[in-house]
Amino acid sequence: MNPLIEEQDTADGLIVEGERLSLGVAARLSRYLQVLTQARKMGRETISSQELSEYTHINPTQIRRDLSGFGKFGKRGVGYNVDSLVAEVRKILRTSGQHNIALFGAGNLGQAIASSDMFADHGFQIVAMFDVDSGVVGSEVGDLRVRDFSELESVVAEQEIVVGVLAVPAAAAQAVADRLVEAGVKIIFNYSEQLLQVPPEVTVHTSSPAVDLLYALYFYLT
Amino acid sequence: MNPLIEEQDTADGLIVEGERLSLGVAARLSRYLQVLTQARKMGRETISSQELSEYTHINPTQIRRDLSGFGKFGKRGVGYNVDSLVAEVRKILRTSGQHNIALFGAGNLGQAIASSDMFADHGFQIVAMFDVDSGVVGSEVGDLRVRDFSELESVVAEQEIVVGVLAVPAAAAQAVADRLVEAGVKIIFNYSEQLLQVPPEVTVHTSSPAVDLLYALYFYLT
DNA sequence: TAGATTGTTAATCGATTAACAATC
DNA sequence: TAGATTGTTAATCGATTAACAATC
Repeated sequence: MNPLIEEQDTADGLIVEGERLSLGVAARLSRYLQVLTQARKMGRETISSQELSEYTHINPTQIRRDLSGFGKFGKRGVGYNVDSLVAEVRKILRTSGQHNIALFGAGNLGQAIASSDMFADHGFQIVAMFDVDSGVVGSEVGDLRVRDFSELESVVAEQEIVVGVLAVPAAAAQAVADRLVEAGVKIIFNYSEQLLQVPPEVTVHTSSPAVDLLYALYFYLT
Repeated sequence: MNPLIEEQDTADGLIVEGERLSLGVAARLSRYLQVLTQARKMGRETISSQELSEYTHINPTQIRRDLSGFGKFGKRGVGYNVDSLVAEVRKILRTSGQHNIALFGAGNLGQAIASSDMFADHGFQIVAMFDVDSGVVGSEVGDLRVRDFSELESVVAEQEIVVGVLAVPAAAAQAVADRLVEAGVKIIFNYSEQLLQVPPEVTVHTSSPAVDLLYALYFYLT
């Protein structure tokens, strides 16, 4: 059985459309995409599994294995074509399309996120930005006008928001999350330290740079 | 053999001081610590493996397994004492001490990082902040005076900086990384999208929120 | 051709899970 | 006591790695 998918595969070893990737494979493919996207920006035409390994800290054999489960994307002696591999991995992850996200909090962090290419590079468009501070509501951050929280429900519905990004103080995060859940948003990206309570059908991802640092430090100290 | 460590264990199943944790265990322990730290802030006295699982998305059996490899920290029918578990996990990760970090870039992102408790909560103290913009150098952000890049080498040496955090534009990131490497810093935390080239003894962690989002979206779409 | 790198196998190791006795 | 939750076992599954033929 092909270990890359949860159910069966075809006789020739390629993945059937419609099968779900395992958690590990989806996570790794996402990381390959991050490096590939940036490599493309830098004008790279090909990249080897060895180079992908250096940037992702994932074993090069596993990278080749992950990719070869979906087709023969590489060229022996050369590596993988960056452009076509980006397209292939996006196809596998089904994230070729555009998805709209709403950003909460127009402070330093919110402004930093709004002005970054980070999300846009991966097909996520920030289409609305919110704040509670009446001194900030109405002002412009990049191309976006800062909206009042009262517009949350209508914007989520009209713009088909699939992800809410929280760049608000910890004390405000749960209240925003509650309203997002109520409005039907299923993915919340939490930049605050607050532990969020949400129903089981909603996914919360809490950003934790200090945790990553702890982990790096452990291997530095030992 | 105890699977939590790379070499041997004692006859009673407890981990020998001096053994190195496997990558997976160290990563998971770091995540428990994130949740525990925040739970403590919220005044929680105990927490169950079930609750830790909800916040970390790690299976509760595995959490109990990870912890029980180092001692019997829990109380049956009750859960784990938050305070003492924080202390135990920190001891295991050997990150009980304080570590000094330097922050590069005093823009929106740099200011957001400088004013966050995120690093301080885990024993990382931001002791210096740098920028190239002469209009910003000399100004105060929180308790920190923004320094000129020319002070980099002397500050790293005098303050015993172990981690450099890059909140600079992608175009400037490699140059800062080069100087940090030259100055002897072994851990670089990269908030830019730039793929950094460093010698093998230096660890780069690139923050990738959009990648995490891709991953969450995949499971939402399928 | 010579060098490099993929695609793939086979073996091992660690992660995951269900289940449940122990016990608070 | 009754309910809850840990600590632990045993079985399975997926990840990891080395090695190397295929081939660009």
